[in-house]
Amino acid sequence: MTPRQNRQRDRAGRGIPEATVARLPVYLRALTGLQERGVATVSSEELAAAAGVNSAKLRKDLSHLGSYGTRGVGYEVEYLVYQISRELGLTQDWVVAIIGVGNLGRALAGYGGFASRGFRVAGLLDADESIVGQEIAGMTVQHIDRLEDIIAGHGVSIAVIATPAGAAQGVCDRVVAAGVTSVLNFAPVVLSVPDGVDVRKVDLSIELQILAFHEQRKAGGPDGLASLAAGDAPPGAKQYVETVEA
Amino acid sequence: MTPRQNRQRDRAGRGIPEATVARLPVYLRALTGLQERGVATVSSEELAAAAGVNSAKLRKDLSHLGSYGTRGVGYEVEYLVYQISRELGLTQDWVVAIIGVGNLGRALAGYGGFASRGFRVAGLLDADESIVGQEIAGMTVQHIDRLEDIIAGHGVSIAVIATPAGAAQGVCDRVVAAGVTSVLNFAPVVLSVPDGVDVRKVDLSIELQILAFHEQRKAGGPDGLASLAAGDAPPGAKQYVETVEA
DNA sequence: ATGCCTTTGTGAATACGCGCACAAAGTGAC
DNA sequence: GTCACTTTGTGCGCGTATTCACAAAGGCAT
Repeated sequence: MTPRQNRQRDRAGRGIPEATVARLPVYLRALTGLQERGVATVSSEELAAAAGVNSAKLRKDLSHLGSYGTRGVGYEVEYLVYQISRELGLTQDWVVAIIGVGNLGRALAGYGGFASRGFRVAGLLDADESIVGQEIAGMTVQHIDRLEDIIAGHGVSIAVIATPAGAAQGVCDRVVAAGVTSVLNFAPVVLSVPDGVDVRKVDLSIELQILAFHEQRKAGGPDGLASLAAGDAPPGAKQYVETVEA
Repeated sequence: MTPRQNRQRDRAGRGIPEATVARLPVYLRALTGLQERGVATVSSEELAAAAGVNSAKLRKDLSHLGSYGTRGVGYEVEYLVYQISRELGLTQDWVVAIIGVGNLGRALAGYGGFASRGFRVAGLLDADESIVGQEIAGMTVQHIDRLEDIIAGHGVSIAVIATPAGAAQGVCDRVVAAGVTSVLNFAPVVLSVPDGVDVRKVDLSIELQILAFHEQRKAGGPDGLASLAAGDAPPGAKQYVETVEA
């Protein structure tokens, strides 16, 4: 962390911990749910339960935005929705392009959670000639050649990459060169980008693998029958595959 | 403490940090990539670069699995692939059911990353009569009424929930009652489950919101024109919306 | 106004994760 | 065998995150 960021840390609005930022959207969702049900105020205990976190953590998170609660009462739902939205930058629209219109790209194009949070999809792009021209979620798929035009023309600042793994880095380089400074990557590769560009990754199979790890643990862990034979074999022992399958 | 004692403690003691577990799939992917290119050994520096992490962190992560490297040489790719796979529980098959066959469910059903890692999809289920019976990714969509049959019949241990938000908790309760102990949730709700059941969440719009936060920061942060008027207004000030739009 | 009750905001303690830097361990040349 | 070189495995310090626990603050009844 730079000294500059450090200096601003005490003041609400800057220096919000990354862990807190990651939870704000969860709080926001819980709050909009309460709002729709006509709830006017909520205590940290109730909101924390709805968001699935510890109430002290919730209060500390919110305290980073400022003192928006009333002791003895709780938080005003509508006001908190506004403050969190503002902090997250959702009081303005963000223009998004989706590159790669396979199964996942289609799902993303039709995903309601984007539009409802101020994310406007400016274009769907693909390299496959048989997909270009198709109408998906009310939009016509455009050829990847038009990438730079669309980014510049619509002021796209966030690119969603849903291409095959092999194409992702190339696409990423192009969108960054065209001025995009935030990338949401669904392709199973590690993207490298210059400083100043943010990348977030969503990998469906990684989440499943983490679940498998814990699932295995519940069932007795990896040190079962197999590892007695193979687990402590020294590096260079080539027969481990056969051993575990024997 | 000797390295050997240390290894026994970690391997026997389930001491693998959650942060490490979350990175193992990334290492595994990088390693299989190297394997396909015929690379036999790799140094922590090279592998770390491929995985996008610090090399010391990589070495520490791998040390939790045991001492599988050779000083002065590096790690044997094939052996490491096997050890990580074993630790993650990927040397056995996991049976998965996908509930909710909307856009996202379809994308998941066709996602290659599942099958290639030992995750077998035993069924696609939906409540919508017009979807039931459709053929998707080589499977016939079944009615949600058959949920319990399918879970018991195929030994499903992991459920993937891709339903609308409103249906997710109900589906979750049913799959848990039917014996599922791991849930991957794509619905934008916080699921509550009994102890012993793991839930992981993937939320597409949360990732975008986090990007928006950083994007806004690059552009000057939320403390711009608006917040000078409204940002520090006390709770109870009702005119904040008008203020920010004025 | 006073006192009781509720709930926030936060200091303090603890746990966790990260990365530097280096000793230990292994390889290969001669 | 010995020496130079490479790379692992990890001790250590530092910063961040989480949780507890409580004083301070506000509401409300009387």
